[in-house]
Amino acid sequence: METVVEVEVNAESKPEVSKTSSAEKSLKLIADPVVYQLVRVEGDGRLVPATDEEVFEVEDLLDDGKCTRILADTGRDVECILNKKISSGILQSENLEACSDKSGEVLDLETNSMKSNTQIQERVPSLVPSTTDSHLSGSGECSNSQVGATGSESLKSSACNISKPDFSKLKGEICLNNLSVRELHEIFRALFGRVTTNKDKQWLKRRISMGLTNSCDVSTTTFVIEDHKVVKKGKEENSRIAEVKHSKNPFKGAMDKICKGSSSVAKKEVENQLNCSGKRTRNANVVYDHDRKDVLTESRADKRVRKPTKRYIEEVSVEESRETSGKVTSKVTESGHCQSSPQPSVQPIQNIRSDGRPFVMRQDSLGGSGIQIPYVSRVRRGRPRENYMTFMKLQPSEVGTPSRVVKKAFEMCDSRPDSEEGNNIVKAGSSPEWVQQPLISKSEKAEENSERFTEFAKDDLQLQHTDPSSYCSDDGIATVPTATGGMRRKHHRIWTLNEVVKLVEGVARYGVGRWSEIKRVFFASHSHRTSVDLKDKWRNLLRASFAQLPADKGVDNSRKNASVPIPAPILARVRELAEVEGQFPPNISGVKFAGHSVRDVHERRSGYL
DNA sequence: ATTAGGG
DNA sequence: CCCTAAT
Repeated sequence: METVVEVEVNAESKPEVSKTSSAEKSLKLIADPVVYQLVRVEGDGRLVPATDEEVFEVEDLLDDGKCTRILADTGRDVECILNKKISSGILQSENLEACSDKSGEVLDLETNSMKSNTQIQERVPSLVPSTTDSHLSGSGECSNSQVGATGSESLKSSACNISKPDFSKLKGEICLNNLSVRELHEIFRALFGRVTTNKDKQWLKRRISMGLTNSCDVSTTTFVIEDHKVVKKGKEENSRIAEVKHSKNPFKGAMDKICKGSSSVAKKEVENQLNCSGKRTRNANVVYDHDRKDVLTESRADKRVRKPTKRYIEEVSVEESRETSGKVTSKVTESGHCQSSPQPSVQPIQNIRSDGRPFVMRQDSLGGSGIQIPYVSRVRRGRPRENYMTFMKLQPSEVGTPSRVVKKAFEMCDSRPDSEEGNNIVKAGSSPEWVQQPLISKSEKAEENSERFTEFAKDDLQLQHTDPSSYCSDDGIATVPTATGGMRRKHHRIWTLNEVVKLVEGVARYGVGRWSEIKRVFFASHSHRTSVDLKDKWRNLLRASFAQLPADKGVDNSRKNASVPIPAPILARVRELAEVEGQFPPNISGVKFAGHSVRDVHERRSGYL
């Protein structure tokens, strides 16, 4: 069964837009953002471009007056057409930033929908999630009846991005956390029948999770799927059973409610659901706004959920220790109940919008000609270092192009104040002291380590003035992006042993996290090394120090190829400090073997200490 | 601006 | 090292 429905496409792809001036353009985009085009909907839900005959056919249909309000309200349009002519079909509608904020109201929609939904609801096979919003967000304002006005050429581009959902691909246990982006993409496609280009894992997981559970509750990332149904959600006792395939049908979701609107029970249900899934209770306007926001900020929509910082945890835990623990659990269950409503027919609005479109838009605007957005590289961000500034005064012409010469020059300037930064590394690596550093029992470890550590530090200080000349002789490889191969190496500056020592000392004195303090005191002469750098370095040190522990081998000797082996005493000190600070080795038991060697190698290769 | 954490 | 979110 083939049908014809309308599809909106963004006007950005229309030539007339590009002809206008930029000012007009923006105006135009606002005023005339949506164009409808015709596509044929195959029985299986696929969209194919409509032929000219079909376009005319629909136009005739419209001219007949059988369906008068084609573009005034997306939701109604579909229903209208469907009612007259179509036995099955889907509407792929994408009203991007356009359709102003004036939307029809739910009640309006309800009455209009009542007429025709009966025939449709059982037949529409689609899983395409973006349909529902067109129902709920019918906009009476963005009407420009251009049915068939734009050729079917541009249509193809939009249609070819829609693929058939194949839920049968999803089987067995799915643990979203363990999946790669690519795998997530596949699931996404299987689930929504669309290809997404979003690489944000979190976002993908969330979408998929929402799609699978049919709820906003995305706390779970492991699912067991059997026979097209999610039968189990991981790590939750009350595994909710969500019927996926049918309940996901947006038509059914919206229509059911509307259709049965006469039943007071059903009405109530709808209200509850609306209330539950977000402050949109009264009219579609709210829904639309919410939804639109979701579109525009889509990729950023799900901001990375950061786990609380150590300090935060400490503070909170201190507070919470005095409180009753019951409170927390009750809170959780309460909110959890609301978020994941048990009604399987609810299609959360947030879920409706998806990311297929922005991608298409971008493609269209670029004409698919492979034009790349110019990449602006920042060789250095933020305030230039002081020494660099002084150098700039002398060589103003070089400002825009931080060539190697420039870089080298300011690094020489730079090296003067901290002449101790010589490559004492070399000597450090050969010093017998660390090589024979024994592993000592914990009881005497602290004292011993401290002693050795300071000893080392002294040694390091002595080395400071030995050879100041060979400073970072060939560093400054801040290569810029190449048009073909991307970036080479960024401005890396290897950490000298001395710097490491300073850092460790700083941590010892000020504690972990006081990076700015440490920087101020211990790295005053080092114009580079931001507090962030210190933090990063400490993290690496920490890792290194604990990574070495279980290995129990000949400490630093084993890595000869390593750029700068960190002497055992330092690592021991790091470990010691870490324990004092309550820092624990990452993955203490998790990845023991593979993780250790692999990561360690990788670290070395990266050039970080 | 600082800090934390992920990449 | 880079980036970003959060404070």
